[in-house]
Amino acid sequence: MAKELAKTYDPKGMEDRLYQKWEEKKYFHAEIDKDRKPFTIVMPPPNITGQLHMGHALDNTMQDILIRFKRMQGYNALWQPGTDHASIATEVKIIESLKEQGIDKQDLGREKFLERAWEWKKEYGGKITKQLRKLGSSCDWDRERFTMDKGCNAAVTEVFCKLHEKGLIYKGSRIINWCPVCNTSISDAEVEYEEQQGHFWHIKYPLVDENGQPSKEEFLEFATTRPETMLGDTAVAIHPEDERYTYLKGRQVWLPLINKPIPVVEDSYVDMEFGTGVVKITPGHDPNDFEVGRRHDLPVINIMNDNATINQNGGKYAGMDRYDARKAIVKELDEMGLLVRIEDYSHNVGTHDRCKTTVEPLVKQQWFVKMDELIKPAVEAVKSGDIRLIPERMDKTYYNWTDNIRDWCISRQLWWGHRIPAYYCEDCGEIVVAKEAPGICPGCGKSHFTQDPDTLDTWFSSALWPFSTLGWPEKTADLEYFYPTDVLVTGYDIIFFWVIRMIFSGFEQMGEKPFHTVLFHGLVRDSQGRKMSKSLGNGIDPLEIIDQYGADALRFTLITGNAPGNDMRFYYERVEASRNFANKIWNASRFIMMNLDEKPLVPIEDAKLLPVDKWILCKLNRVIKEATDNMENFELGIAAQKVYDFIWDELCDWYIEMVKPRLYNSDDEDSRNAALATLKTVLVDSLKLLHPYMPFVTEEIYCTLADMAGGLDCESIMISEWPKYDSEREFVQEEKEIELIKEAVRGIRNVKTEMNVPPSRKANIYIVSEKEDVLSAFEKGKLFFGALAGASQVFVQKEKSGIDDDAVSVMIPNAAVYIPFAELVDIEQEIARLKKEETRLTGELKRVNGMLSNEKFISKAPESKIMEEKEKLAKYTQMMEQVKERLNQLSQK
RNA sequence: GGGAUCUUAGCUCAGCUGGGAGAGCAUCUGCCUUACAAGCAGAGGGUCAUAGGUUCGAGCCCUAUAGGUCCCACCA
Repeated sequence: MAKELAKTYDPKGMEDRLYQKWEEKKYFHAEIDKDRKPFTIVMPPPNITGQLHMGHALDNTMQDILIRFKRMQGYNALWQPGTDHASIATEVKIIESLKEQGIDKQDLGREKFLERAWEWKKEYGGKITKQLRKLGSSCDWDRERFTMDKGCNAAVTEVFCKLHEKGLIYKGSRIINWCPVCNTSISDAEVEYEEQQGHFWHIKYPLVDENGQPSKEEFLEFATTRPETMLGDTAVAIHPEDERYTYLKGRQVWLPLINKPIPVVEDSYVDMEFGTGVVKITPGHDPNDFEVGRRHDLPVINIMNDNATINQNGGKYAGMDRYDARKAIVKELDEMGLLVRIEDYSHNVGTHDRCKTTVEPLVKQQWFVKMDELIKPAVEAVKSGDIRLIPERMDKTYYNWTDNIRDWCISRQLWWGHRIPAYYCEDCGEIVVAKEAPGICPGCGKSHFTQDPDTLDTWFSSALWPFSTLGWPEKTADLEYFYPTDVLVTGYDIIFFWVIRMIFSGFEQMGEKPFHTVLFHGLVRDSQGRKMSKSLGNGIDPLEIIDQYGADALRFTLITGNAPGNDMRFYYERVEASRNFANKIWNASRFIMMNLDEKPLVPIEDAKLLPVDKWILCKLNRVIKEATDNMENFELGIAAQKVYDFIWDELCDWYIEMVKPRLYNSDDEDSRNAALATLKTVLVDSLKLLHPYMPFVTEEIYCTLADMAGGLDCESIMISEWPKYDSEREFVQEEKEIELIKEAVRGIRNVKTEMNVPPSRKANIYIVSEKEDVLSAFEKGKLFFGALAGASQVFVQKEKSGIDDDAVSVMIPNAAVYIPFAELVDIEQEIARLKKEETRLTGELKRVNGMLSNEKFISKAPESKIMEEKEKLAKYTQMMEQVKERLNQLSQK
């Protein structure tokens, strides 16, 4: 029957037990239910190679909060989970592990390699989903998907074929970024620029003389950071308006080492101000030069092999690594007298974000997605507000990319991934793009086809995630019901990789946006503000934190004290504070349960509520409204902070303390029952408000409470009803009364510590006011002062008579509190205290009077603001009178 | 080069559409008051980066400056 809570909060064991229960009860599972509105989130699929890190923890906590919140609000909440095959990241890892076994990828062969990869996926793919469970993620595991499963593959093939048919996917020779270590092309988004110390080699090429021979007198000087690419130079360029070089128009220069003439071209790409105003043009190995080359019909010469060694086109340098070749070439130019000087130079070098290798721009046949048309509806959706990015400033980042978009290179020279559905006829070279291998070649009628060996960029399949997971390309009922999804939660760092690509894919394939809101979060950094990284060894493992403090504490830490889209620092102290909060709730609940009887509670509706009960219910009501509003607006941290403040400050520090005497006194049944009914109501609603943030501790308490008192509406808090604002609970009058009492209590405590009165020392308290309603409020609240302010007897009266002149006084609005401490009071000190108060009030009055005597303020400020200030004026004036009167009295002594 | 963002208490950060500066931690003082020492009661501590401007009123809006962080571009 009645369980009891342990003495201290200990998340260990509890969390796993509860999660298992939830999963068994299928609380996470969503089925189509036409009577309810769906609320859908697709989980950004973590890599199968991945370990849960703080980024995942934050990302998934945010999603879980939203999903649990909406589920409790009565939505049919679906959180669609899954994992990503992460083509290149996984392939690299598998190659590494093969290497350790002394196996080479090429020797193994494609088929065997893929077998290994799938085994690998089987072994490690489930690891991260287990870790997500530790966090408390309430996603629908029955629907777990993988970006390379059958359905996703069907979606990928469908999209590829459709886009190809529309001419939006094409194969072409373009300059792409090549990673010589991973041996594949990569997209622009995968290139990371890194500042490196390098050199600037100033070189000169001889001009070609009338005889077509290199001149011995005339040279053209320029500088380069990559001398080895000269092997592929096909021109030098000058600016068409550069008067220094008019004489060069139509002439040629001699390319040394290769020994051939190349033309001088004019192109406005050249910056006359920079260097000598002459640029060597290597269309095969520089994106800008490639463009210049296209404009001037220059030949493109590839001088490198895929592993970044020089190829046949490099003549005698063939076979050398690109950096060795650089040294050799510089040396030789020097010997020929063509090296002018070497300068230290720091410049940005493109590296591959996965392996940090310097990428090599190369011209290759690759598959591209044509972006200019596809991107239009995606831009429009954000512009029109059809899709909302939070925080709003992300709009600009978004447009920054869409405005400068280039075609997307989607083919990768990898094995692990979706293979490109393009087939080449071995007989006539015809290319067929189709879902299945074609039988007969439309070109030659024969049937010898080989499939394109390349696979697709991993983001190609992720881009389809919001609808592929719901069954597309089939027209499923799930798709009909759950699409478009509602919110996407992700880090701002993958806005280009993923968010934009999902949006345009959604419009193109579904004709509709994939979600209406994108909620961005920042990075979780270490306590010094550094990125957590393996190489620095400063990563904090969320699982260790969970083990030590519990998932609830981790979740609460990650979500509070941080605004959307901002990075945050991770502090153990903050986790500890969150854990302490869980402990606080635990103990408050324990206290309440200790006081519950076997018999059922009086329902709150029937309870004879006292002002203090109404006060806390009014406060609760307000926090329900505000926290709900904040959560609707995705201000998750603010909502959590408000619930925290309510539970700790109002409920624990005030209400529970104020209500204790009533609980311990069983003579007044009605009063006791009202207190218990209020406590239970406030506790249950607080737990519910907190549940999305701290699912475990709230569930544990909720279930224990259900067992004891009965009458709870649900077997689990996670499927219970979200608290609603109740206009019947606007107890404004009672709120004012209790706030006044709190003020008096605070004042008394304050004076007592200031005067070094031990808290244990009891004293009589006189409360004097001229106002009937104030007197009545204190009369009703008399008994609070015993427990809260160490009062032995409390006198509430209209006249000051009977109060010892040596009493200490506390002035609050419309009332004065006197505490006779005869032997303790130092009159001088008391006067000093009152003078200080007088000074403070003088300042306040000056400010208020200043405002109210300002004609412009009176004429322009809103009426409510003026009223507010007038009320303050009255309040301070009255308090000032009290202070002055008391000062007068004391100085007469 | 373009853009974003930050500068608020000793530290880390909140502060929603402009209306008397907040939290956590840290510091100091006093308390084992039977829910909680992972606690209770109190205290100290801020010209909200700087300079102008708009406004009756600015931490919040505008402009400039300084410093930090990030993203994009990649001038060879």
